[in-house]
Amino acid sequence: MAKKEPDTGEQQIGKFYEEAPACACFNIRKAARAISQLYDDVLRPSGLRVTQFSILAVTKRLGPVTVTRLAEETVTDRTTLTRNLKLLAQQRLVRVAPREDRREREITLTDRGRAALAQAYPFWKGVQAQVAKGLGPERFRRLLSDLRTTVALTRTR
Amino acid sequence: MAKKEPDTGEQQIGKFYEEAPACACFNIRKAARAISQLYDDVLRPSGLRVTQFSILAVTKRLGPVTVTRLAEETVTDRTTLTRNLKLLAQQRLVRVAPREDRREREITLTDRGRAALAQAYPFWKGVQAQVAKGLGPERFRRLLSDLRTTVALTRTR
DNA sequence: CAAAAGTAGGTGTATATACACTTAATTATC
DNA sequence: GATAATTAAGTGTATATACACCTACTTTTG
Repeated sequence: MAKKEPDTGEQQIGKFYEEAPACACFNIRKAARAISQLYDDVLRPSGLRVTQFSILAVTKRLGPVTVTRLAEETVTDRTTLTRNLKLLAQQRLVRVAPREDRREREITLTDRGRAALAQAYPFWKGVQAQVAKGLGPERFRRLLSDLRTTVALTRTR
Repeated sequence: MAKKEPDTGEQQIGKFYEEAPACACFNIRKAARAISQLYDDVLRPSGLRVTQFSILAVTKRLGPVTVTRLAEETVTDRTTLTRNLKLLAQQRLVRVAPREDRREREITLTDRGRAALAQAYPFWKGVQAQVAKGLGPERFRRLLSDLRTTVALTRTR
């Protein structure tokens, strides 16, 4: 005869203590907080946050892009990007211009944006090297690869 | 005689196109966005977001905790937790009470909180299993391990 | 071609996040 | 034991994030 737990659904979550700390989402978010604090800290003298640095870098790599394309590339909601881009446009680091298809907006890196990126680059390179060294090159590559797989996993749905 | 680039610091960032996509911070954040969207989507019927689910779960695992302890455990700024906890307290999922040391606040899971956690658990378990299956058990464990190493790396500074 | 369907982007609102600074309480030091 | 140093937590402010909904424009379809 089984002893009844208080009626909070407790009986359904027997292995909770072992399972919950292995939550993929919690652990990726936790790592994102940890590493963002590190990168933001190192990038601070450059005046760019890592989010802004990343958006500028992706824009540089892709060339003029639409908001939707940037959103896909960064796996960010379009409306989030709208707000992030607004801040960068206010600082004149990017230019937002209409395109032939007038529903679309073309995001272009300005000279100021290129300069900001170049100025921030040594800081980024330093902290990136530090992390790569800390993890070791093999584990570092492995982590990036596994993260890519994780992202792909969530996209095919 | 080298051809000069326009003066935007371009010459300093020759390998930028290859390096930037490998940014540890960008990729972890990107994965965090991707997987958070998935978990939040699945958890939606439960009324809890993954952040809230996680805080409740950690509180359950640790028992009554102070804000600082929770902050350490989740690698979250204390002031962020203050705000996250406020929302949970408003819904009466946690109780925030003073302790002997009256600088401290003790966070306790309420019965409502325990019930909410139990109610959300099957949704969490489903999506967690889906991700574990998608990555494969070996890569899944490896990813969690590498994320732990990454977090540890940022803490020792 | 006109109406319907589809696509690109933005607003309102809410949560998540962290830094600089402040307040309140405890512990250490003379 | 009074003052200084330390510690725990919160506020003000700003950025990051996404969903529900909306507007404007283009493409499809009868």
